[in-house]
Amino acid sequence: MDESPTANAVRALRAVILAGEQYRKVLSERMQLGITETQAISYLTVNGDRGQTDLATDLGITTSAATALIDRLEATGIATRYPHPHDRRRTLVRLTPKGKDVVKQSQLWLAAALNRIPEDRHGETGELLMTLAEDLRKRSEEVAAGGLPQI
Amino acid sequence: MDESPTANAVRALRAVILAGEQYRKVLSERMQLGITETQAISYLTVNGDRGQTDLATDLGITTSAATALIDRLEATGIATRYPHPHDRRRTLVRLTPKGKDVVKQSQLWLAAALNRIPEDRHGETGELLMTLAEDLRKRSEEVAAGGLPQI
DNA sequence: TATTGTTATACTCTATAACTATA
DNA sequence: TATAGTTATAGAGTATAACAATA
Repeated sequence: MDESPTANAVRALRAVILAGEQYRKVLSERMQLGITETQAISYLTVNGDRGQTDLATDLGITTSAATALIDRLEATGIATRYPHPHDRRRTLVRLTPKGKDVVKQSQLWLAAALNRIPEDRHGETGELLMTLAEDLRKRSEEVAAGGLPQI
Repeated sequence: MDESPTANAVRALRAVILAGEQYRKVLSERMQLGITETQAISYLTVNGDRGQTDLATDLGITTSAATALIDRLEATGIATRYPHPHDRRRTLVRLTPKGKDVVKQSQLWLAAALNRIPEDRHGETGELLMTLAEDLRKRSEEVAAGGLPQI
């Protein structure tokens, strides 16, 4: 088996992704919400208000699924639709205070995952993680777009 | 808004989790597999052969869902069941070469997410990520077990 | 013509509950 | 008695395809 530092880092990245997916499931169950609902909440938290198609594209679902998703989010008071100021085709989505409260409730949970990292290194850790997130996202978008015959 | 290094690191962690979930979707679609199938493949890659109940518990699904899941994995030649050597109630699950091939095909993809990190820092990066994965997993298990009234 | 979002229908996957076999 | 796994049934969420409204 390959034990190079890079191979080990990739294995650790696989573990992080799995742990993130487990976190998602437990959080969703605790909040009485579906997986995609809490993903949308996270997405809106990281990216701010967006249109339904943006949300659909970035969450990897169809626009029809997004319609049903936001119907559910409105029904539970997590988010609201509001019209785009200039483009009357578009509908933007915004978190309500109740939606932001879900974010707050997961804040300590995620912060606890950083416990063993000394606080004076949280700055560089954040930068590292954001770089990782951006590059993984870009690469996946490239693959989704049909590129990368040999991944 | 809180702009402390810890809050920024948590935001970055949210972005990593979302990027991991997007990676999962794109990989699954490309491999013509379901989300849970590729999660199981990742799980078996990180943890080695396991029983169905272990797999169910750690993926956050019921044992009946695990039965159906492994049925599908066997049907597509990704994994096989084999009996536990000492406990005749248990059935262990092992990746086939075809299953390991899925892992190989995602190796460069994930390694590309580490591109902007200098190679001589991959060692410490792997350690950091593994610590993060372990702590997030433990914390989620605690919450799932019913603890943490205020998350 | 292209894009944003909605609706109707069918399908996939999972949970629940009852069960068998083994420890 | 407790645990590992299976089966039958029902429900939740998504994709597909056709559509209306706006750019």
